[in-house]
Amino acid sequence: MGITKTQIFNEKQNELARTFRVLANPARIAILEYIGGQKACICNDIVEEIGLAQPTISQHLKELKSLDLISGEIEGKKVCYCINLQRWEEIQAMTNQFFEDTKNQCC
Amino acid sequence: MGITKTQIFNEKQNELARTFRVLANPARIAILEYIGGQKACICNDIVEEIGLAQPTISQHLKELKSLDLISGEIEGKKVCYCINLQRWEEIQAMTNQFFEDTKNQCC
DNA sequence: TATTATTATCGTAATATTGCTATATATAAA
DNA sequence: TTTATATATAGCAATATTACGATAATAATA
Repeated sequence: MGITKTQIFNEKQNELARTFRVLANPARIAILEYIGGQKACICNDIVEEIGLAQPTISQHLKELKSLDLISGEIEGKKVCYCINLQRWEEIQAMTNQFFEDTKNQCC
Repeated sequence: MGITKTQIFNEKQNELARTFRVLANPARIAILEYIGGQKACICNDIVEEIGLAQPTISQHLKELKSLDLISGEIEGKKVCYCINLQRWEEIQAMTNQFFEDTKNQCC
């Protein structure tokens, strides 16, 4: 029919897929790299940096927030985005576990 | 316009995104887990195991092959799929490096 | 050679994603 | 209060993805 049949997979499989999907876009990779690369948290210099329209960046930030990968703090009329380090490491561990588990059982 | 603007991102960012995109589907996660979990490499028991139609599985296998994540060996009328361990570890290292790099520079 | 089993490909329908413009919202500054 | 700046949301067009049935291709077997 045309949509992923999430019902037939287990929670872990769906969670992994959802995580990878959020990361599966070069703009979001670039945004994460840029936010991570700043000493202080950064706001809408991202728009200047990346070269996509402001609403597009805003939408990507929303997706990253939906995974709790970043958090945005309102500072006056600006919003400062920051990698959510705890969640970041959680996701790093989860994906690495997937690679490790699948590899170890391999033929 | 409606498609990812790959031109404005660097090669590494596009490669990461492409890698994550191949992994961004629960059926493909399940297929990888299943192939990885077999002592001997396995073929079209995958169709039975996963519960999607044969052409759908075939299509997913093709995508996994496109990343060289698995390789299929023809054995008579069957094809036995196997995790490509070297490539697997390469991709594991690449994604882990991404998580590590971005984390370390974080505020 | 004809049949059967296994896998791949084609074509299509139903969504999902990406990125835009226009616009709304919210806050600071004049 | 008006204006300017920063961000978010709505709506839309162009494409991409997911899954299917039908069918082709390939190879073993009768």
